[in-house]
Amino acid sequence: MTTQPISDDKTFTSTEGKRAQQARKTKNKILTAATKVFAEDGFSGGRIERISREANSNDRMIYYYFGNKEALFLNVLETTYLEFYKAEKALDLDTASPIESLKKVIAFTFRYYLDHPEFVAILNDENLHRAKHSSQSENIKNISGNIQGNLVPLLEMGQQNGVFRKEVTAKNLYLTISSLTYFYCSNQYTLTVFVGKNFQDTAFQDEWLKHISDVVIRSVIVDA
Amino acid sequence: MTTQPISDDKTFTSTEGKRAQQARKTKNKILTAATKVFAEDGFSGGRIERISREANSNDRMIYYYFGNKEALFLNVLETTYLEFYKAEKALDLDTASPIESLKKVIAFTFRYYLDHPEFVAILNDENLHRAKHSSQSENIKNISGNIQGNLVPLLEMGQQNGVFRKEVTAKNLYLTISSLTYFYCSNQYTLTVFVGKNFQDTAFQDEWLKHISDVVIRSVIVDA
Amino acid sequence: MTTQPISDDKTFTSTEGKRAQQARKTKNKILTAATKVFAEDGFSGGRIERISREANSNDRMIYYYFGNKEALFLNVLETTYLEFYKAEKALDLDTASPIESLKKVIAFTFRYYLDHPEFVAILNDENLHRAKHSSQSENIKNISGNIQGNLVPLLEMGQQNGVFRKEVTAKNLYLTISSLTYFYCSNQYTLTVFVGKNFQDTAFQDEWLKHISDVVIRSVIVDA
Amino acid sequence: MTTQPISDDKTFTSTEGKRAQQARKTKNKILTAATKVFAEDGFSGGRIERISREANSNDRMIYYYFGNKEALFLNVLETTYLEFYKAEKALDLDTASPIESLKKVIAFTFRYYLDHPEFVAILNDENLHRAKHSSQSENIKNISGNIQGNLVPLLEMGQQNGVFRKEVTAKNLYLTISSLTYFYCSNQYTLTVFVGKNFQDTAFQDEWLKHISDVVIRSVIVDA
DNA sequence: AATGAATGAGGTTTCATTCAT
DNA sequence: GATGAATGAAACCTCATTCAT
Repeated sequence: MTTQPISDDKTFTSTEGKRAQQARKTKNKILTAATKVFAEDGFSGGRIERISREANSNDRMIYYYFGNKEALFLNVLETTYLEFYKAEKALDLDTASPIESLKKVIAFTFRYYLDHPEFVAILNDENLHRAKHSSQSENIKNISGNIQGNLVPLLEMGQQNGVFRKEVTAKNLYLTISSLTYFYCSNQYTLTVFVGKNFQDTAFQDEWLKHISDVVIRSVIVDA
Repeated sequence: MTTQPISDDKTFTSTEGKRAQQARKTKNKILTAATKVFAEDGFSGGRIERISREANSNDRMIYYYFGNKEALFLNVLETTYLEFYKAEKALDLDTASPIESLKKVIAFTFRYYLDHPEFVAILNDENLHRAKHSSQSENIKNISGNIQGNLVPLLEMGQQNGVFRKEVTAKNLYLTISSLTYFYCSNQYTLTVFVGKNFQDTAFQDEWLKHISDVVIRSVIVDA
Repeated sequence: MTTQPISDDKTFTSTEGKRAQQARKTKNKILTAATKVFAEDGFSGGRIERISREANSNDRMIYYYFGNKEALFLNVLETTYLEFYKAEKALDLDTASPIESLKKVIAFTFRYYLDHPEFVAILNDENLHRAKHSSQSENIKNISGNIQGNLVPLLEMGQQNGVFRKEVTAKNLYLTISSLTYFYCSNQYTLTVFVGKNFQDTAFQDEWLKHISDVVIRSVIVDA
Repeated sequence: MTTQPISDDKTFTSTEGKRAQQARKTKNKILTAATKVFAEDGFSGGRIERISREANSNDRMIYYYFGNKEALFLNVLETTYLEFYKAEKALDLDTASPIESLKKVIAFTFRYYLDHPEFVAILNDENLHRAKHSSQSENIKNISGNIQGNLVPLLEMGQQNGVFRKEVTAKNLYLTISSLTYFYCSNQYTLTVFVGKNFQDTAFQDEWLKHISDVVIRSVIVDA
C-alpha cells in the first residue's frame, strides 16, 4: 500500500469549484465517521456500512475516495497522528520556567488523551497489529522524528539552570510522561472495574494529574 | 451472559475417568488456542475456525464447551486475569526491605507484561469495548479487590521505617507502577516507529526497568 | 422406512424385569416429549436436543430407541392417531336417539381437537409434507378404515326412523363435522387476529359448538 | 420487527428507471420463490439457499431486500393475505339474488383454497406459531377488519327478503363457509389416506362443493 | 460526483447423528 | 441401559467489494 502526502490531496485546491468543494466535504465526513467507528470498534470490528451511514454517504464513496478499508484506516491513522502532532507543536512553553513548562506538557498530554479517546483507541489497534500501518506510512515517519520536540529545549534549560539532573534524557522523560498519562486513559474501563474508582470522574482525573506531575518532577529535579 | 466459577468446572473432578480427562484436555487446548488467537487478532478479528484448528479440534467443540464466541472470550479473559493474579500472589516479598521489595514488584510487573503479550492485548481489547465482559463476570469481580495486595504491607512497613513518605497511597503507587510498565509493552510497536528505538531489544528493556525503578523510588522516599 | 406394530414393542413384555420397565419408561418419556415438541415447532422446527432435554434423557437415547428423527416423528404420529381412534371408539352412543347421538359426536370431536392441540398440529405438519409419513405406515392404514365408524349405525338408524334424509352419506357427514370442528381449532390463532374474537374463550367455543350442531342437524334432517 | 406498508415500497415509483425496475423484478422473484418454498416446506424447513436459487438470485439479495428469513416470511405472509383479500373484494355479487350470491361466495372460497395451496400452507404455519407474525403486522391488521365484507350485504338482503333466517350472523356464516372449504384443502393428504378417496380428483371436489353449498344454504334459509 | 444493485467469500452457529466407554 | 464427547454438513447471515448507471 502506498500513501500520498496528506495535504496534497487531489480533491483540495485553493481555487476549487463547487463540485470539488462538495467532494472535499464528503471525503471529510467519511474520514470523521471512520475515525469514530474505528475508535469504537477497532479495525476488524469497524464496519464500512456503519461508516458510510454515519457520514450520511454510501459505501461506494468510501471506495471512490479511499480505495479500500485498510487504506481508509491508514488515512484515519495519519490524520489522527497529525492532529496530535499539531496540537503538541502549538503548545506555547516558556523555557525560562522549566518546571512550570514541564507541568504544562504533562497536563496537555493527559488532557489530550482524555479528550481524544479515538487517538488512544487507534494507537491500541495499531499495536495489536504490530504497527503494521504506521510503519508503512511515509507521512507518519515524517512526524515521528519530532515527537519529543517540546521536551528537548525545556530539559536543556532546566539542566543549565541546575534545576534538573544531568542524567535525565528527553527520551526517558517523554516515555515517563506518556506512560503516566496514557495508561490512565487507555485502561480506564478495566481499571474502573479493578481499582474500584471511577476513572471517568473529573475529580479523580485532577487528583491523578497532580500525582503524576509530582512523580515526574521528583524524577528530574536535582537531589537536595 | 452468566459465568460460572472457573475452578468449579463440570469437566474437572479429582477422580475423573479417562473420558473426563480427555474432555478437560480438549477444553484446555481450545482455551489456549483462543487466548493466542484473540491476543493476536482481537475479539472481532479472531476467527473461530483458526482457534479450532490451532487446538487440533473442530469448530463444533467450541460451541459444545463454551456456547459461543463471546462466552469463549469471556473465559479467556477470566483465565488470563486469574493467571496474572496467581503469579502476583506468588511473589515472595521481604517486607523488612521495602525498597528492595518495591524493586521486585516493579521488575515482576514489567517482566510479566513482556512475557505475556496476550494479557496486554486482551486488556486492550477489553478497554476498546469499555470492559463489557469484565464488568459482567463474577469471577473477575472476586479477583479485583486484591489487586494492590502486594503493595499494602510493603508500603506500610516503609512508612513505619521512615523510608517512604506518609502521603504515598497504595492506589497511586499501584497505578504508577502499572503505567510505567504497561505502556512500554502495550505500545511497543508504535513506540518503535516513533521513538526510533527497538523496544523488543532486551538491553533497552533493562535500561527502561532501571529508569522506572528510579522514578518510582524517587516518588516514594522521604525528602532529604 | 418400515414401521412395526405399535403394541408389539420389543421393550414391552408382560413379565418384564426392572431394566425393561425402566427402558419402557424412558421410551415413553421421549415419546411424550417428542409429541409436545413436534406439536409446538413442527417436524423441521422440532429439535432433538430439546426433546431429549424435556424427556430428562439425552440425545443418544432417541437414536437408541427410535433410530432417527423421522422414525421418531412417525412414532409420534402413529401414537397420536391411535389415541384419537381409541377415544372415538370409546364413545358410548345410543343409536335409538340419532339426533342426540349426532350431537354427542360433534361435541366429542370438537372437544377432542380443543383438548389435543398436538393432534391438530401434527396433522397439519403431515399435510404440509403431503402425508408422507402417514402413507408409509401400516399401523395408520389399519386405523383408517374405521374412521367413520361411529357415524354409520347412527346414520342408518336415523334414516330408518325417517329422521334423516336418505341422500346423506356417512362420508359427507363425517367430513362436514370434521371441517366445522377442526378449522376452528387449527386456525384459532389467525382467526383471532382476523375475526377479532378470542377463539380461546370458552364461552365463544360453546357458542360455536351450538352453532355447528345446528348446521349439521339442519343438513341431515328430512325437509319439513 | 416493523413492517412497512406493502404498496409504499422503496423500489416502486411510477417513474422508475431501468435500475429500479430491475430491482423490483428481483425483489418480486425472491418473494415468489419464497412463497413457494415456505408453502412447501414451512418456515423452519424452508431454505434460504433454495429460495435464492429458485429466484435465480443469490442468498445475499434476500438479506439486502428483506433483512432476514423471518422478515421475508412476514412479507410472504402479508402478500399472500393481500392477494386473497383482493380476490375476495373483486367478487362481483348480485345482492338481488342472495342464494345465488352465497353459492358464488362458497365456490369462490373453495376454488381459491384449491388453487392457492401456498395460502393454506402459510396459514397453517402461522397457526403453528400462534399467529406470531400476523399479530405483529400492521398491514395485516388493516386487512382483517374487512374479512367478512362480501357476506354482510348479501345476508342483509336475504334477511330483508325473508329468504334467510334472522338469527344468522355474518360471522358464523363466514366461519361456516371457511371451515367447509378450508378443511378439505388443508387436510387433503391425510384425508386421502384416511377416507380412502382422492381429494385431488376434480370430480370429487365438485361433489364436495355441491354438498357444502347444500349444507350452508340449509343452515341459513328460513324454516319451511 | 454519486448511488442503488449485486456478489462471493467467509463468518458464526446449529443440527442430526455417531463414537466410545 | 445409559451417556458425555465428538463430528461434518449445512444453515443463516455478514462483510468488503464491484457493477452499472
